[in-house]
Formats: sequence, C-alpha cells, structure tokens
Amino acid sequence: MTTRFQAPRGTQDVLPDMQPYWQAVNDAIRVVTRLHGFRRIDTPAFEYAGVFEKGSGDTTDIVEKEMYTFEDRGGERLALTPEGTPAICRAYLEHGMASWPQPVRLYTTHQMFRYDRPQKGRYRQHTQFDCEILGSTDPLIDAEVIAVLWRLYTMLGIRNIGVRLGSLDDLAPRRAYVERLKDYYRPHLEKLSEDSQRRFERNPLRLLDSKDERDLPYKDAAPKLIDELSPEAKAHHETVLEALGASEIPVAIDPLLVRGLDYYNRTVFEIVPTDDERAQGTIGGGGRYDGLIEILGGPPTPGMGFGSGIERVILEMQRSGVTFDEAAAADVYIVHRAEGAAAAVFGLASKLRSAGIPAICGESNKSMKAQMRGANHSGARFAVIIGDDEFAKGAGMVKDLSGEGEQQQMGIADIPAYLAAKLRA
RNA sequence: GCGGGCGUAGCGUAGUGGUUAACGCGUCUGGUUGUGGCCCAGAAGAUCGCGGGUUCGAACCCCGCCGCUCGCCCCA
Repeated sequence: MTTRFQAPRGTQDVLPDMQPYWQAVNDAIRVVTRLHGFRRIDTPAFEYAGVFEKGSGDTTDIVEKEMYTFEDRGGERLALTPEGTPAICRAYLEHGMASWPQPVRLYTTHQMFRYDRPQKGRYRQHTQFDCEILGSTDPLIDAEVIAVLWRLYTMLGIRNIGVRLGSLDDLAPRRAYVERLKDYYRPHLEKLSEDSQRRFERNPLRLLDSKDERDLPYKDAAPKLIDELSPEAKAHHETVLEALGASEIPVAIDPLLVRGLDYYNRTVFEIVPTDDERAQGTIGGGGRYDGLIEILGGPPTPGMGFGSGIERVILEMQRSGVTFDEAAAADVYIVHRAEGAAAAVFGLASKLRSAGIPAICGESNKSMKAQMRGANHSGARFAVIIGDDEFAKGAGMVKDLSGEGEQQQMGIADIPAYLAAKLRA
C-alpha cells in the first residue's frame, strides 16, 4: 500500500450534500420521541465487553464474530458498542432508574460498530436510533414502540414499507418448542444444508429461515412457534396486533421471524420495504426482552425496544424520492476591492451576523468579478459591494441578486438594519 | 467468513495492447476602464485503485492486495 489514506473499510464520510437527510431524520426523531414521551439518554461509545457478552448473548454473531473488542492500557476488556439495548439497560441499573416512575421511556442515537463484511446499507460503523421502554409488560407498550418507528418513517416520507410481526413466546415454552422442532428435523439432518446443520445445534429457530433449496422441502411441514404459543403469549400477541390495527399500521404476521439476539421474548418485529428484495432491507427492528435486565444482574424488569439504522433509513428516503433544496450558504455576500477597507468589511460582516444574518466576505485578493461569482454560488440574496469609490464615502453598494440586480448605495453603518428589514420581508 | 461483478481527473463516462489518455458537468482565470447568473475563450486537474508479472510496448492480458457492490451468513 502507498501512503494514500482512505476512510477505513466499512466507514464513510457524511458530506455536506447528505447532511439535509441527517438533519431531517434527527429533527423527526426529536418530534416523534416527544410525541411519545421519550427522554434522551446518551451512553458511551464503548462499554465493558461483558455488557454485551452477557447481555446480547455470547453465542450471537454480533458478539462472537463482529464485536470490536480490545484491551486498554489498564488491562480492561472493552468493546465498541455493537448494539444499543444492553448499554441502555446497564445505565438503567447503574442509575437506579427502577426508582423513577415506571415505565421509563428512553431514546438515543448512537454509533454502532460491527466488524462485518460491508455492503450497501451495511457498515462497520453505523448510526442507530434506539428506543427502549423499561418496566412494563403491557402489550400496548409493544404496539407503541412499533408505532414510534412507523410514525418516524411516515413523517420522513418513506413509502412502501410494512411491519413484520412475530412472537417468540416466553423462555420456557420456547425451549419446549425448540425441542419439538429439533425432533422434527433430526431424522432429516443428513439431507440439510451445511448452514442448517450448524443451525440445528447453534440456533434451531433459524432452520425455518433458510433459503437453501435443500432445506425448503422441510420448512412447510415444520411446527411453527406462532401456532403453538402459550396462552399468555398468544393473548399478548393478539393485543399487539389489534392495537396496531387501530393505528392503521399495516402488519404482516411473520411466523418465521427470528431476531439475531438471544434476549428477545414474545413480540419481535421488523420494518422492511415491501417493494425491494434486497438482503439489507430491514430498516428497523426490535422486540421485547423481559429477561435482559436480570441477565445483567438486576431485578426482573421487562423491556421493549428497537434499533433503526439511520443510514438505511436515508437510503429508503432516497428510494422514496425524498429530496432537499440546496440551502444558501449565506444571505449576504460582501464583495470588496478597496484599499484599506479590510477592517471595515470584517466589521460589517460581524454586525450582520450579530443581527442574525448569515454573511460571507469575498476574498480580498480576488477580482470583483471572481467575488461576484462567489456571491452567486453562495446563494446569497444580497451582495454588498465596497470598492474604492464607496469606501471613500464610508458607503457600500447593496445589490439585490435575486432579480435583475438593482443596487443602491448607502452608508455602511445603515446596511445591517436595511438588510435585516429586507430579509425579513 | 464464503461465492460473483466492478474500480479511468471532484462527479458521470469514452477509450480493450502501440506516439503527449478523450468528452460532459464541476472548479479556476479572463472576455480592457470596479459587479454575479447566460454565452465565449483559456487553464488547472489522472502516477488509468495499489503492487508485481507477461510483452519490444499495457488503462487494456495474468496474479496478489485494497476498496466498492450483489448474493450467502448475519444484521440496522
């Protein structure tokens, strides 16, 4: 390799042109979370590795092969945050949020790090919008969390998406189901794909998720968890479904929906494009995790939340045709070519800015034509031109750039008030 | 981690073995005496992703690496 630097694999620069999308997303997040009574929390970029090893599950791919784990100079094992939920639960415990009015509604936007092979919509560093509601088992909480995300996407102009909803039941009945599922698959094990043979041991629920042709014949007849839910989980699931219906959110039951994290129980969901079959289509997903806080050493505390990748959300916005007008860099551009005027020019710009008017000064060493071009490119509505003639009189020429270019001369001291009035009109 | 496709100026492309790598957009400068947008002219800008090999000669063929991308795994 030469010494030419580039952004590390799987990372990206967010250039000015893309910032309006990020602005829009962050603005909408603020609005939506406010509508649902969430409060913001920010957690560190890294945690003790154990938070995720115990919280996310140390056999999950995220922890086992994707986590950026490192030892610091003091010998502590740390990990760059690969997902938000365990970190927020850790904070819930650490700050005694059990003593706050329950349930506690928290949201954040956080950088996530996963060592994964990059693709479109899949990066080693990405940003996630995370919402968590801790301390309630109410199925309406599940529906609300889903509704938050739906409202966000709708607000951002994303079309052609749908909710996929599933239920993983509670831990004990799910274990019993997994045994039944393994009993069903065991006689056919030899004929399954290599992936599925591995899944049989590691993560049997994923057997039903396989796309391999060799596995397809066995999928249909396999017992489905959603058909065998415990009465409590079944009632819970149905309430969630009805509540979403009442919110006019399109939901498809996905009997095979499995999430990649160990801690989920009962409700799991994803929001996916309905008109695009890409592999990284999921723009947001989450579920209920009533056992997680206990795993992290706290008292039994139910939880429900989601993560949504903002990079993917933006890709969906673009796919839905959302665009933004280019914002002007300034309202006023000061063109100057006068001997000894530097201080006066800089002072005028300062006065304009103090009056809340974005202003840019042309470069002293450039011709008037070049500076005027700069004024044009800046998108400024007015140019203030200060040449030798004007400066000698303590004046400036104020030129309206929007139309034919009418201009009038006035004292430099009068310019801020004049422009403030003009720009307000 | 596995398999496929791609990689030419800031961006989009042309060029598929033979002199100083082309075009559009963009950028910069100019079109006389101090003024933008349109037009015109000129300029800058590319070690053809990087390294090695084949050849008299490679952007073009071969290999390795890097990056992007599609699928798998998995996930946001």
